Amino acid sequence: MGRQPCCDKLGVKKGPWTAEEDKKLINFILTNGQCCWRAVPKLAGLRRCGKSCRLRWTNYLRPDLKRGLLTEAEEQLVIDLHARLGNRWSKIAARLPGRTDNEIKNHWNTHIKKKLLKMGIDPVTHEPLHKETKKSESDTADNFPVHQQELPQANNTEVTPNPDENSSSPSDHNSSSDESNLYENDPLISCLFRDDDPSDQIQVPWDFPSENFDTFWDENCSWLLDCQDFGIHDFGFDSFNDVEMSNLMN
DNA sequence: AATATCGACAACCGCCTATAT
DNA sequence: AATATAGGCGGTTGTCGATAT
Repeated sequence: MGRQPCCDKLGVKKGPWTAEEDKKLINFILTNGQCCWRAVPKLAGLRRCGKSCRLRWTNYLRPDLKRGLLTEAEEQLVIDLHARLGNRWSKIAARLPGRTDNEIKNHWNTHIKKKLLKMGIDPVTHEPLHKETKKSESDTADNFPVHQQELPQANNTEVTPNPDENSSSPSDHNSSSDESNLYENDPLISCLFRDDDPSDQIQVPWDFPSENFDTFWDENCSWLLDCQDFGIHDFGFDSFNDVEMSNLMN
């Protein structure tokens, strides 16, 4: 049984989103909330795949997104987490509020990788490059990075890490069942695998003026239609969190 | 000025798991 | 239990602006 396409490919628009499409998507989600992405394009009047809508929203339009380059601190955290988790960008992103997995993945591939190479560090293993040849001979057990080897107990105990654990292969990203055990002694990692997703604690009020959206848009964001490819922060939504939004809603 | 190349990042694709029927 | 579907993930590709030739 082959998996069916997520949407009818015919007549589905691809490529960069226009400001007009963004507006439609924002308007729809503010009015109806996030549910059933498959139905979103039709209901929102978009000739897009539901998946594409979800991606656009989560990676670009969500009001809690930060924009701009990662800070030094964020970058260091990404490096540290990558050393422990491999290419599990969603897990990494979960620890960086306002950042998306896609953004971090891109930043890794375009900036951090090069930075590490320049510093003589292998971006995959996080080992010094000159040790690589020697290491590759003896390194059967899974390319565990130096960070993990240095971790107390959790990763050096009898608990043999799953070889896939750090393989950054596509198949590993859902192998979470034993992860909490594996890392239970590492506070940083263990919290990543808690059931209570930390991002839940960062509840961003999605309090947009759903009822008066058109007015709101016209007054605040209509200039956007002259532009393209700006995030919602560029739209001026930043200020519409707590206080201002509750005022607008009341 | 025109063209080629490169870098950054937005978007897509295909696979996976979870869930509903 | 089998099948269908939605949503999520990571890898890859496409697009576009900047820079070099």
